[in-house]
Amino acid sequence: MLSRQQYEEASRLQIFSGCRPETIAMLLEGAFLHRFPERIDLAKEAETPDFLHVVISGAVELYAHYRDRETTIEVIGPPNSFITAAVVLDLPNLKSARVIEPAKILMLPAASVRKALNEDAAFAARIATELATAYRYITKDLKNQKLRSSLERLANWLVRRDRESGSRHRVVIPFEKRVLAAQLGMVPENLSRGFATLARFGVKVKGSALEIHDPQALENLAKPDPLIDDPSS
Amino acid sequence: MLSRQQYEEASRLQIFSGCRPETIAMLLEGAFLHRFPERIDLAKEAETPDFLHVVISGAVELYAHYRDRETTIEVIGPPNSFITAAVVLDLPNLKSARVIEPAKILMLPAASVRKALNEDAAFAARIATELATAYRYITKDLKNQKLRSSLERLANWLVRRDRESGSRHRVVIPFEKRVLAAQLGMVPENLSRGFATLARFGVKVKGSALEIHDPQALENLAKPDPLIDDPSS
DNA sequence: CGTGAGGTTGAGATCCTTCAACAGATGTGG
DNA sequence: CCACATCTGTTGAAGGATCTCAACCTCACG
Repeated sequence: MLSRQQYEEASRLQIFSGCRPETIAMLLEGAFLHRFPERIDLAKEAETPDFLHVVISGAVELYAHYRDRETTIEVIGPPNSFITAAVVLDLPNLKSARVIEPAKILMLPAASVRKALNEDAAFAARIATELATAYRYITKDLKNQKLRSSLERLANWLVRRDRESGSRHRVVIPFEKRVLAAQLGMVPENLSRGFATLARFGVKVKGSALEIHDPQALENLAKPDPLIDDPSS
Repeated sequence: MLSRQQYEEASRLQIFSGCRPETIAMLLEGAFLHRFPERIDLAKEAETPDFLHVVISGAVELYAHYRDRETTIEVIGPPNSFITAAVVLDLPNLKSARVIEPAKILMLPAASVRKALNEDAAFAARIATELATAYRYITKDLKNQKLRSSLERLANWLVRRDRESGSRHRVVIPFEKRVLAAQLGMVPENLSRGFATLARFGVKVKGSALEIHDPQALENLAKPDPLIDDPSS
């Protein structure tokens, strides 16, 4: 149940661009637009989702369990959606989702999403591109995991973050280091040691603020590859 | 350029189910249906694809490079398509594809696929479910990689293969062991050692034929999890 | 029979994790 | 304002997992 203002805001989202007004109206019919504080769980592994979640602002961590182990699969920011695949296929979530940076989330009823998918080609095409992007994102992550050592992953994370924030050689870790460690597929202790090793390549660490004093040395170590690290490709 | 018979055969594929006849006609207009022998490369990393490939029979290995390393991302069989995400987004391939089991492949022109996506909701929905399935598949693989040891991955591969082939406790590796090793994210030597260790759990190896003499012991070791190992979820 | 490719085995190095202790920052209640 | 608890992150030592390198083995094939 959205207010008129919320409805206006929501309908301008990328995910609706090109869609028929009726489609948008149907999708927003039983929708919610909420702000969530940190640490709130928005979805749980193994449960079948009732809503497609679209991140308007903030950040959401997707993580998964096996036995007593846990790992982060990805961190989602605006304007991306999550648990999209589970909603499309009407199958249980493969991962849980928790807010790691206060977030505004648009929740679209799963049944409406599946209905719209078969009625509005533009919406279906948007969902397809959304899924294609997510697929490529996770493919890069899998390549990152299988083809690089943890130090290489860390170095490349740094290079990429720096590039994304204007190459001013000052990078801030936007969440807890443990989350970064899990995302990079290592244990927190190992992340510390990784940073310690990077000191030899001109990287200074002060809390969550990182300084790159020898960009060339770091790049030489990282050897970034567009087919793993370019966010746009 | 398909013969009448090939056209008939192709149009019955799952990927076209529910689509308008005009859509199917447009997609098959500049399509090819070919058989390819082993070792042929069907797509190359970093190139932008001209065709969407649908596997009718046989098997295709998707692999990727970084520096001098190579790894297998997945092995695709019928009736799945591959490099779908790159075609939808008109971006370079993140992986290469090679035939590892003589294959019959339907190739649909990429431009036609993108056109159909925006014109036929049923086709767009099919592509969306295709992508959603691929996304979940690779998500499971990433969980497998990040949450399990190589022995656990091997044990679970065995359990799953056995289940898929009728639980008769005789499993055949359908391709070279090196491919299996790469797929499981380990080096060939380590796969050998893995099998050697599994002997203690009642697994006998004769070439590419495997026998499971103590299914319970193997399951206890593997501890399969539906959210990683169930092909259907 | 040689030869070569795929697979196995062993020894050593490297990477990564575990466990334990400790440091620093933050918050709470007295 | 201080004593204490708690949480995050760091460091060290030890063990385990995985990889590298090299030798060897097996089998299909000319």
